[in-house]
Amino acid sequence: MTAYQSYPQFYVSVDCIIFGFAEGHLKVLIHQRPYEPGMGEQSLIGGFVQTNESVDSSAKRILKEFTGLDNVYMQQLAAYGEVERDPGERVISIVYYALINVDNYDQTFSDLHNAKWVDVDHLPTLCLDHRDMVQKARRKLGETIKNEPIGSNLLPRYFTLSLLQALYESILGTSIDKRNFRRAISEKDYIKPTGMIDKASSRRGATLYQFTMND
Amino acid sequence: MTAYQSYPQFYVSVDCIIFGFAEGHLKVLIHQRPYEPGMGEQSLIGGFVQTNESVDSSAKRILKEFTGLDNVYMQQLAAYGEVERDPGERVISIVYYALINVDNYDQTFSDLHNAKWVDVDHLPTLCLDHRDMVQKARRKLGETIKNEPIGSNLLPRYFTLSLLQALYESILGTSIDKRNFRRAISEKDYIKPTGMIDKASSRRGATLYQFTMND
DNA sequence: TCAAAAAGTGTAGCGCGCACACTTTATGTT
DNA sequence: AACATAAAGTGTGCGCGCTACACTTTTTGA
Repeated sequence: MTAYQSYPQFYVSVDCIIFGFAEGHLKVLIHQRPYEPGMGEQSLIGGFVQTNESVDSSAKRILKEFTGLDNVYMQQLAAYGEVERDPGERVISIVYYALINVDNYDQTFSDLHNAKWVDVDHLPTLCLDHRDMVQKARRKLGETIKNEPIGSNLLPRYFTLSLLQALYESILGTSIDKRNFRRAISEKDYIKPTGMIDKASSRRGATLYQFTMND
Repeated sequence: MTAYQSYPQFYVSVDCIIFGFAEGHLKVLIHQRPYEPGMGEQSLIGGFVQTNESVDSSAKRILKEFTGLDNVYMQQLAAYGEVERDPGERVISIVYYALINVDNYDQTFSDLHNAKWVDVDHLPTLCLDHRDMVQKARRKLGETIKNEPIGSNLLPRYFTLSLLQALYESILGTSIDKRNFRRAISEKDYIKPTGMIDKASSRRGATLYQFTMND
């Protein structure tokens, strides 16, 4: 027997900021909160930690329930532990963010969970402290993408440099000079041109690139 | 009534990596774990979250219990949530690190809690996943000190540049060129020379500096 | 007076981030 | 057929920060 029994216990939830990139903008998947209090309000994807799973696995499980996706890039962001953060009961939330390729996202899940993609720059009112969480996650994502090849998680397998630049601009919230951007990318050893040309997105056609970390 | 009651609850602990700087090295305060399982093993300073306090306040309370100190620089590091991380019962731990000036640390607390300072570069075996926590905290501390004037929390009010450099070297785990270091510091607007000379630490005597963020 | 120990001080090269504008190529319209 | 449009693609130069590098000054204790 342990000496822990004199201590209180808490509901522990996981909230996921699921980022996607669509229509040239960074988006977040939200849905309508399915329980009281605040039922029907806009909410991040979340759920409660179960006894038989680690907090990390809990995050993965919840992500899978809401997107059908496995093997997703996920990072822990922070724990939120204010006493009154949830007006119902005391809930401590551990927050993760995930990057998914929206092309892999099966839209039937949207209907199932009343989920939708919203632009990070035009967030609707979110319940509890969820807005805070999104902004913190977006900041961290911005720091990370400068050094690590995480763009591969948000983009299709083949992409033009214009699309890649739009992704960076949307994450960082700044505009980037095209020449500087292209030079910087050409110096990365994990992004390489394929021989292919994309004719759909422009008249002239643009070279398609791909991430090549695991080649 | 909320719909949460069907979900499990968990013990939530706080572990604190309390950093101090003494004898030219970055140190961590540890003590002997006061409860089973693993009673008597070396452990970070920790405790359990109470119902009436936020997780942040819990960390502050625990820090105060073990050091007597208030108003300390503290940052949340991460949540640790593996199912079997604690061999006793399921405990989810939220980890903070704190920076204190060891001169302000009342040594009577050491005796009270069997606490002692250990060198971060020569950690003894720690219980559970505490070693991991320390290393993660040290990495984050290193990133932070490059840009922010957090050294003020670890140093006495007045200090020589040699001491400051030793602090940076110990946190970063590298040696730094003296001239480069001094130039970099002189460009910071939050560290300024006082007119005073310290005669204790060297024959020649060295200018004493201070942090001046709030002047 | 001499050895030791720490304080203090300047320069030059390199890579990185950033500013900046025109040409090329294909298509759709008139 | 030619012309307008739209996006792709392409180099140079500057300033800043990071790094490498060695000797002089000052004081004290032996």
